[in-house]
Amino acid sequence: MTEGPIDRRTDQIREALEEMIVEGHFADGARLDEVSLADRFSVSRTPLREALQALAASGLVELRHRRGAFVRFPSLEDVVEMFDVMAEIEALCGRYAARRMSAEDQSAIEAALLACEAAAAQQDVEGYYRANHDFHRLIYHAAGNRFLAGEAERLQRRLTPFRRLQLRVRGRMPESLRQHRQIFEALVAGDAERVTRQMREHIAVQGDRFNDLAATYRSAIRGRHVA
Amino acid sequence: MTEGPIDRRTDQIREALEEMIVEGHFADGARLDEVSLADRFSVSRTPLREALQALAASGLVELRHRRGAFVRFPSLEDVVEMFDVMAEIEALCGRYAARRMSAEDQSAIEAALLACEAAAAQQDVEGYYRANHDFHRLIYHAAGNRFLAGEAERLQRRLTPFRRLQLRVRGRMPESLRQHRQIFEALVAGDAERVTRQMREHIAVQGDRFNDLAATYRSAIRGRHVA
DNA sequence: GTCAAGGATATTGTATGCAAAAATGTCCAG
DNA sequence: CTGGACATTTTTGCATACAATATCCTTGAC
Repeated sequence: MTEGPIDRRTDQIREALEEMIVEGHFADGARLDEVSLADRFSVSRTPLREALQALAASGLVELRHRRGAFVRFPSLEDVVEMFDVMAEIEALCGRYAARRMSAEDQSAIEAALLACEAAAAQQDVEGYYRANHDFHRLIYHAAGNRFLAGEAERLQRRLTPFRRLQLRVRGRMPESLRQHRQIFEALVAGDAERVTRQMREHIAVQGDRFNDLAATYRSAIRGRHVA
Repeated sequence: MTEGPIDRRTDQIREALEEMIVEGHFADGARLDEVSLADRFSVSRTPLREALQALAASGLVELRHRRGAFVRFPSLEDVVEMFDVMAEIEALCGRYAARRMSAEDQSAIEAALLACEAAAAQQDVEGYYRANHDFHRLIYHAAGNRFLAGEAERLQRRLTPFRRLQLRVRGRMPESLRQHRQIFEALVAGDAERVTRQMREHIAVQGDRFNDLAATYRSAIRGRHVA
């Protein structure tokens, strides 16, 4: 099952730019110059423009008519809003998954949970991040609604940089892991309402979590620099 | 407040194509030839390709590498999945709106409700459709989460053709109106849980509604023809 | 008559060219 | 020294040109 497009510069460039933006290689609001980026990627402006438009569609950059493309780093308020929506989307995935997940789904989710535990045991933030990602994504797919899964993944991608930051907060990893275990148990029990509640709590940014997010957000913004 | 881009062929073409697809001017799966469409719109392939890529991002067409763009009319299953998600998104909007809507929001929503009633009284399907659209959109914005409102509008656009078909079903308009009234009352009462429940019911496709949708879907598919 | 191989044709993906608008810099009035 | 009008430079948006691949059609073997 070798996947998709062999070539297609546009997609390669979009992915590269996406990563660069998410990783903070551009300042918030930085203008993305078509010519210099085209040079950097050794392509003409055509595929580069297409990549920029794709990024605009996913919300990572803003296109201003005859002005160019600008990195659009969401405000703290925007991030909180997105997390609110994400919490509901994930809760919905969990609710459906509790009712519909197959045996294969369950073992895959369990495997991801074990991977989370292993990473947490070794204080492996990067590993936990990946296993966490898998855990959630597997639940999206176990929900048995491909459209929902697609939306969930899209939002997850958009929130990627903030999720990562969150895990760095002291004590967040163990708490996250505990919640994962509870979610998994509720899933296995088929208790849709419990999964909904727990998933919402797991994702929602509230109370101390908000302050953590605000702090990490500010430090993230500070850390960014012009490319 | 004159809005946005004065020119920009790409956007004009995207909107025109979007309307054509949604209105059923192309058969499901029809290939959208770049050259002939460019001719039709009297532009070069460049802005046309950009429009196609934007449509691909919003899910209306599928781009296959070196094959071209194909109209992607969602399957009945896809539509049901989208309505499931839409029901939750709208329910969430309603829940927030019940807590947060301002006095202005409330009067705007009430005005839309009255417009719905007026249109229903005259059996004006088109008018009801528009007022219905406003009613829902105003609730999205009353929710006080711009990201959520954006997502809701995006999904609503995607479901446009099916919403419209649904209203044609006998007896659907009065029922819809009744539900609108209940939702509005619950909103005014600030009863978030009741709004959530009622909005979910209002949007969800279940029981008889599913059969209606399936029937209208099939007739819609039949009605489509190659452009 | 069917089917495969090979080339002609058509169509996409990318590069380049051009016109118009925006950004920038210069010069001069005050 | 500051501010604004004008010319210059950049940069975008679109058109055109070219290269590579997919599709179609012909031809011929069996």
